[in-house]
Amino acid sequence: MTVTTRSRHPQGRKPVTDHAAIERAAFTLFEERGFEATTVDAIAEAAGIGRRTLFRYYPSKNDIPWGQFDESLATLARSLDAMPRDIPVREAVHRAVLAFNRFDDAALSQHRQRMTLLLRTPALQAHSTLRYRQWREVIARYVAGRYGLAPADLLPRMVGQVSLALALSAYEQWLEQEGRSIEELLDEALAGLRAYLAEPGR
Amino acid sequence: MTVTTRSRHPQGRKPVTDHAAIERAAFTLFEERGFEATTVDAIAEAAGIGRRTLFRYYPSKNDIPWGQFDESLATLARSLDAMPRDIPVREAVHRAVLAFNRFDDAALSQHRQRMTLLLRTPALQAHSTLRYRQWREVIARYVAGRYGLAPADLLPRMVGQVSLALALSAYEQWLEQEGRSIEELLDEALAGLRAYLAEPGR
DNA sequence: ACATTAATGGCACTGAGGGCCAAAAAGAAG
DNA sequence: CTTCTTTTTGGCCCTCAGTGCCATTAATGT
Repeated sequence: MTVTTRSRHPQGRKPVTDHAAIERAAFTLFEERGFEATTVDAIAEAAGIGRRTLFRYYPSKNDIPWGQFDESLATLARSLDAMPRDIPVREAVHRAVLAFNRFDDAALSQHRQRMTLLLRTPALQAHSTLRYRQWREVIARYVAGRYGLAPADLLPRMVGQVSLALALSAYEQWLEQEGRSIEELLDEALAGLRAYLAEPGR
Repeated sequence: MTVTTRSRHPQGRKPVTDHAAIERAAFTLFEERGFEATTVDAIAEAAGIGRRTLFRYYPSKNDIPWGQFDESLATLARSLDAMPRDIPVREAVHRAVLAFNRFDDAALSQHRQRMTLLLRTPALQAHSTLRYRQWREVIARYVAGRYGLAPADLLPRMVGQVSLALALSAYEQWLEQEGRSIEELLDEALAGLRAYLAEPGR
């Protein structure tokens, strides 16, 4: 009988690297040469691994800047589920989005760097759509649950889309203006939307 | 002195093809093999042109399904500018979006085919982001104009993002349910959003 | 005929991504 | 210590999108 080692490597060759190490090597290169000008070979070499191995850690070059996004999504889902059921759905969603985008000061500058890359590089703007979709689905599932609808129904989906729309507007603004916090901008975007839709007239 | 010929080909070799012909050839192949499985070489061959020539008509394979989108954008901008100034901005935007998505019955089935391709093919979902961005900018410019803001300010941008969010929700629904019209679904999405944001409570 | 102009398409190159598989590195069992 | 098993690694080679370069082709104008 064998004691299960906590590092989860009962047998076989040990991995020579991990996602974080590749990410660090990649970000350094992206910083100095830009995303497009950085080849996958260069990243692999900087990380001290073979190109083929890199593709086992990240399915594509475009996925590198997203890092640990799947885990963040799980956190978002848990955060939603933990919301009190007696507040309006829009309030629960808004609070969860705020929590999702809270970073302590230490992490903030890396976060800014990551988001700059993601939102200003055309190839990544495009690719990010596929990640955003998963994010929207988490929101849609929660909304569907609260209203007793299917996640694929119009309303839950729309709320997912609109929540993302608000977040992206806030982020674009955040990258341009040094002073404002993401929280502030998310609040302002939502308030702006409510005002826009409430404008009197036909 | 020379009379300008209306066909705008005063001199030089005549083009052997045009965007529409390439698009037709491409859609036929996409239909039978799927988008990913169709190579650019195959499209070029089906269109009877060289691969190199194809890339002069479309900057990428991903751009083929979008066809004449730039012209549609110009129409959207004109439609917005023609809106009466005494209706609320949200109303003007909504009407313009409805008009933008109006197709007569003859064109409807092609439109459905195109949108199915665009919204269900991962590579195109990703690439479409770049086109959507231009669409959002048209909306943002109009909203900025009405409110006396810059197009890069939070509110105009947010309205662009949210308008797109509503349109995409409606389209996803439209592709799944045969019965409903795009107009209906756009109305319903907007009404749903207003109800969602108006839900009483904190 | 000859010059000019514009479009074509072949050739060769880069870079992303993936299939295949032998070699390397670790623990387990004898 | 050797052998077996398991897992990761990374080299090799292929496909396909996209681009730069440039000679060829087809049209018009003199």
